[in-house]
Amino acid sequence: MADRKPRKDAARNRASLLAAAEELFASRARPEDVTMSDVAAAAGVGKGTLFRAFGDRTGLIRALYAARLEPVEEAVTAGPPPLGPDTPPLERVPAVLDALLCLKIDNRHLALALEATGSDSPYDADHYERWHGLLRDALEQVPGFGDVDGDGSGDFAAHALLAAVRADLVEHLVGVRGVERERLRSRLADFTARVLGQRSEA
Amino acid sequence: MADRKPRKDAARNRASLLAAAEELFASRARPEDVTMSDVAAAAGVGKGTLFRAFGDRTGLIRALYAARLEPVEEAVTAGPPPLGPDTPPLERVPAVLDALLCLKIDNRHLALALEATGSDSPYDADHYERWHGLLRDALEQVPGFGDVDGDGSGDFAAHALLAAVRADLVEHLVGVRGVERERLRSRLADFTARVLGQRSEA
DNA sequence: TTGCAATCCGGACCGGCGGTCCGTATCTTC
DNA sequence: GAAGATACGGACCGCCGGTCCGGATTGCAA
Repeated sequence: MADRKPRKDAARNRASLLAAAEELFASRARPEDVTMSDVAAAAGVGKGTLFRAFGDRTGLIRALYAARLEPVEEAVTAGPPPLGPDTPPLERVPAVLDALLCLKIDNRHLALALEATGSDSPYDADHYERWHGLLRDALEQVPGFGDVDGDGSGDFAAHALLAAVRADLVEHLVGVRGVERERLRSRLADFTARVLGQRSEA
Repeated sequence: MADRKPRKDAARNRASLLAAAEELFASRARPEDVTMSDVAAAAGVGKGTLFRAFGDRTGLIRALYAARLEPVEEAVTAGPPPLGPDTPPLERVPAVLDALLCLKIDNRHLALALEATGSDSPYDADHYERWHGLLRDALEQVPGFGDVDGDGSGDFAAHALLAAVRADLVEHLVGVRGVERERLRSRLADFTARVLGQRSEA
């Protein structure tokens, strides 16, 4: 927070690095095919600069992903329905999951790179905690999701629903098996509706 | 199949390697903390022997996991209900998922190591294909799972249900958050029942 | 403009990993 | 017991993420 303003060249290099990394992760098939040296070279910059700017590989990917995630988080925490906090749970849960799915589809290279960092599981990420808490709270307002004993079944259901939009699953369906975006959204909506106890509309 | 019988020392070394690897993956916190050299050293064997026996790291882990997976696959493909093929879908789907969950809980170190191979996503594993096909077929026999158009919603639901028992989620719940085995099984059963359209029994 | 200190650059360098290679030791067969 | 086939083992390789520090840039002050 109290950081001094960075030097102009530092800011410029940081931007080039982000752009180059974006490019590379999008073009190469698998995230691990993109090395740090590649990124530095593509940005026309030395490796030292890369690591000073982002700390380590995880930091780079997080910085990339955060830019894409932020608008969604904004819409969910302070936006209008159907994503914002003033939405009844039965509407909000599917809306949030759909938003996450779209995010993963549109940025599946980045999301895949983030989950494939190796060293830490996706469940250690701080934003996972937020999504899970949000869904759990919403689910437990739905009649039928037990909250009599310790941790209600909403807790696990939130985990399970989030697992359904994990990056590598999305990549497998969209990237490998060629499922179209809208079809996948529709399938997820069906599934979510089932979990919420609504009859299938077919 | 038509392989000649291996030499005696080869067989013995293979066994020591499997035992040593098992031990190491169980004792170290994260799978990537176990190096191939560690395994070879712990088995009292050279690295060359390790790689000749299993090809590469993935081969080693697959060999370990296959031994644990095989009884379950046997029970599902040719055993009695509630796992075997003579089980009505509404019973078989939760039974299979529960069996998978138990497998992941009891061998979460191995399952984690397998999913964390990095190079290939879990969705490329041949046994994933089998589990998914099994669940999809069972689900599509359940009234309400659409099969009128191309790929029914059972296809995605099968993916989503399998995602709920992924190794790193199980590890997060059991290993990190300390959820007890029976509680987790119960939560998964609740969730599965919901997906199958059954009312919650609470 | 000029001088100076703070900041940043960049690529040689490091430790460790998965995986290979081949001279040597061991097993099997006759 | 000898000879051929097979396996052993650890030095070795290429590569990757990450570090380091002498030298170049930049911002500030005079």
